[in-house]
Amino acid sequence: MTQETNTGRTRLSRSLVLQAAVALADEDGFEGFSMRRLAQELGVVPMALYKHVANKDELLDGMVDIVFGEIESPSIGDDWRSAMRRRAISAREALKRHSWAIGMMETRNPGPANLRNHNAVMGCLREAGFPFETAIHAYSVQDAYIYGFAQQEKTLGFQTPGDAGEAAQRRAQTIGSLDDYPYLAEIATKLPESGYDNTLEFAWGLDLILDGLDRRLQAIPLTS
Amino acid sequence: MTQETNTGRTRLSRSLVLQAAVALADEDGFEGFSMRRLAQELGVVPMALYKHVANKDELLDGMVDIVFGEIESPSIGDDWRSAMRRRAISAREALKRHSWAIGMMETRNPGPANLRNHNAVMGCLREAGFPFETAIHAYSVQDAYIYGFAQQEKTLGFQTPGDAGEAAQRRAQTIGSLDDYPYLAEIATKLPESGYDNTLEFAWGLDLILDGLDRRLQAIPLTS
DNA sequence: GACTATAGGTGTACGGCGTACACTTGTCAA
DNA sequence: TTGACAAGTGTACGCCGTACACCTATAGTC
Repeated sequence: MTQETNTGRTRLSRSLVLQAAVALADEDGFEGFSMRRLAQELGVVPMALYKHVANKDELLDGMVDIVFGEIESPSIGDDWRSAMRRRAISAREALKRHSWAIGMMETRNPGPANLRNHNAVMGCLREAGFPFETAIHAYSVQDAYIYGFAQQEKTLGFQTPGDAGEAAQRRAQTIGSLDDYPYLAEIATKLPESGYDNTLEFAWGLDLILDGLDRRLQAIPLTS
Repeated sequence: MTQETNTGRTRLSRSLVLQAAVALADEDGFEGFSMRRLAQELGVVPMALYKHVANKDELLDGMVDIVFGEIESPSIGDDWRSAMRRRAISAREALKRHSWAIGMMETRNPGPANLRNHNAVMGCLREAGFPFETAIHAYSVQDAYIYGFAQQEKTLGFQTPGDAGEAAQRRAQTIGSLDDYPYLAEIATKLPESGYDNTLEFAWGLDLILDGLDRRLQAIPLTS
């Protein structure tokens, strides 16, 4: 056999490093995350990592591409609307699992999973009859919404109506008084009793956008 | 007079520090930005800053609130749709000027300008007849889109069709070959000649969303 | 105008970070 | 068995944020 004949610990590899990095960031958040902590987690000296990744930036690129790999890619020929919906929902879920990745999905150098996913999205739209420029627009709105929503969700940091109430109250305390902000005060009082749910919230906006895209598509004369 | 009788340099103040910080981040980007660089810029020793801000986090909170201050607040009673449109556009412009603020608008502790703006948005929607929960939804989609779009725009880093082509080519080189990604290849070839414009792109998605919100509003029985 | 409390600015130091560079060690093919 | 090369180590450097003790200029009181 050509592996696992090691003295004690298994040897490192690029993908092992990346996986461990994702796991560490998931647990400790992006603060706490450092090359040194990661090395420690792997029972290895910090510089050992540099035999497998060029530097921290490249490590992050790889980590982000792992997250992209967890996003459902539409198959070309799928019904565009339900394919887009599934992709968006799986993207949000991936970002909930790996919230450290939230500002990084569009910022890092694209890896293979990223390219594959984006190619599939664009392909699905084009084959569904979206003209080139409309497909670009459709793509842009959806991604802006998905990543923007993930940001919001991360910040608000509550999931259930109960949490929402708690968060609102914490805010109110920080601020001192909401007297000057009557409409924010309304949120603080009404949101807790409203059955707020992030998943439904995401779907509401997503469906609004998909409705809009459908309308734009319908409005196009079928010359193709 | 009770000020400006100083030996040489004017004295620091919280707002002076914040302004200088924004200016520095605008120039050098968020990389390059550090307490030590800022102190140097102000001709002062690093620790001097801590007499005016508690720590770097609080400094960032203040910087972000300056950006919020540059976003147009709707007046309650304004036509909701054009007020929302103006706010969204001014938000994008502010984020273009201060692109370091892009992942921070929703992440930092809210300052007064933030609260004022959000209160005004919510107020405008409520007074325009949006029921509470619909107003929350409307708010959520818009902000997700605005901040998500700003992210995208920052990353893509091109403004004109020419730049877009250049960027696409750079990407293609990095990747090696787009042969496996035919729909991305289409983007690389067609985008440059398409007259792509970020401002129009933003407006396309924004109007799609505002259309959708209008529809949702119309669909509500007027029981107040 | 002299006195003094205090707000503003300084200097030193510490522990953390990413990573360059020179080294030892373990592994596998010949 | 050997020797080349990949994997892991150790040390060191220059950055970072900031705690803490110190000095100093300023402004309000007499």
